[in-house]
Amino acid sequence: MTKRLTTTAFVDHAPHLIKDAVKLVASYPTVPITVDCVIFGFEENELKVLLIRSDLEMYKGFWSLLGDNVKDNEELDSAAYRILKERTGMNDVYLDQVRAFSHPQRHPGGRVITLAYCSLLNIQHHELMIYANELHWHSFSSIKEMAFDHKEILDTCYAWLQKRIQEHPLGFNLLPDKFSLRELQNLYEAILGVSLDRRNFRKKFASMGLLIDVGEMEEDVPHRPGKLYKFNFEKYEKNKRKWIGIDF
Amino acid sequence: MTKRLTTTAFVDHAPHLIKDAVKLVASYPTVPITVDCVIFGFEENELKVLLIRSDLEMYKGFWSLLGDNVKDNEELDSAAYRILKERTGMNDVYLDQVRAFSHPQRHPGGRVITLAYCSLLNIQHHELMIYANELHWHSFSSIKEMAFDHKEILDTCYAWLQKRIQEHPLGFNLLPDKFSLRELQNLYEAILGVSLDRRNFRKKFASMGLLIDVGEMEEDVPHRPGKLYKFNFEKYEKNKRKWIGIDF
DNA sequence: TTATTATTGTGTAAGATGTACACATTTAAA
DNA sequence: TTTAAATGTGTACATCTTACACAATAATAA
Repeated sequence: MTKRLTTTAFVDHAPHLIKDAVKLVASYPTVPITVDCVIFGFEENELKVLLIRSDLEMYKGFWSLLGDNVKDNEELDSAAYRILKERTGMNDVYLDQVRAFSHPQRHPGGRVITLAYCSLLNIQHHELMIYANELHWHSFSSIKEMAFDHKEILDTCYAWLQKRIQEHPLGFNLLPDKFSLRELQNLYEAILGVSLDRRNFRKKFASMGLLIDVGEMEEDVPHRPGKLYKFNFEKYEKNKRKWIGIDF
Repeated sequence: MTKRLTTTAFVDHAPHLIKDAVKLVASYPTVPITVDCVIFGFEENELKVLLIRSDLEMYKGFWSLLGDNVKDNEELDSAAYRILKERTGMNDVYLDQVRAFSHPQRHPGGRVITLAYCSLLNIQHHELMIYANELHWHSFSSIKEMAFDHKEILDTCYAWLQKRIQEHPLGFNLLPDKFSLRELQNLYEAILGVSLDRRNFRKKFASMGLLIDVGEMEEDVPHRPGKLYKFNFEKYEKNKRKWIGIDF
């Protein structure tokens, strides 16, 4: 997907030149790098976030993002996917790098730079696979304090999500495969913190042509059941470039 | 501006707990970190980018972004500002973190993670202050190959800029203090790679209310001179939140 | 001095999109 | 059978976007 090292072919790899390069890099200070994942979910009409108890005694009682150090020669994206896989058992989830946090005192154990990643996942899919204790979904709005600078990271990722969801139809990653328009609207209202006109909301999504009517109805609702839809991932992938903004 | 370490006050700083934290961090692999700045300018109706000859013999002849390693306990943002200051003499320039590049083989000297920063600066202001040799403005569109993965970084920052400039009136950072609407339009056309309707373009900017008529006219143009404007930075800063998207 | 050229400055109509708003229909539950 | 609660739909209005043309101005060339 991303182009990599396209210039390598033109470069002289003579051993003494490599040695020079190695020497240069060896002169750089080094820093421990971590990845912290903000994992959003949606349940009971609330935006949730998956947190774990801090593993540091110092932050005993504080909640913390799911993070880990980046291994030797591990790409940041891979580290983020690895953490997700290890902690939730999930493989194919939406994941994006948000930004780096580098305040020298952000970790009490010394200088650590962390890369924040934002991930969206479907709680229904994932619920069964969590194995770790002390891993819990929290209502996003209830979180006031966290370990390290994780509250700042969380807030940054939330702002990122609010913006991102208005540019790309990401919400589907948080919903079951089949969902009603009401559920979809609840999701948008929860994330954006606004209330939307039902008719206009439906009209807008209808006009996007990304919803497939699966011909089924909601069940076990205490009122008239609504139609169920699934998201047209294929069509979205095809027309991605038209959905505002080149991905970078 | 950003909240930092808001939870620290609630945390137990007993020495043995700090020792634990230090021990934990000491167990993490460490990585050399660099910052690479993509510095855009605008001149002669072309988007330009400021590049330097690669300092690695291996990439002799290749152009490279302005980068440096991040010092001990230096914040990434500070490192980026330091590089800008050192290389261009400029202090108050627009600067934003774009993203991290972490391919294990991206640097021939071994594993180096770099943080890409994007910066916009006014070539007129800055021209006199460049002191380094081998530091040149290049037409963005003419750049085909670069050292390391810098072409990929450049392309990423360009895509980022294209998107960003449609959400925030960043273009002003690239123009002289006083500019004509034609110059402003040329800038947008150059960055977005489209041609825009002159009347609609003017109407749009007029309706934003961010332009101040300085009561002067262009000089030395071989045709009817246009009015000069300056950008209303104050008003923009005040209403920033309304300019699409919370900053994150 | 005049004519030519290039560019500025402006307005309007049509289309597209966003917003506000109301009523009949359907199901579950009382 | 009635009631309550939600679904499903359409229309008018306002706002934004797009397409498009002509007179005014200054520099230049004749």
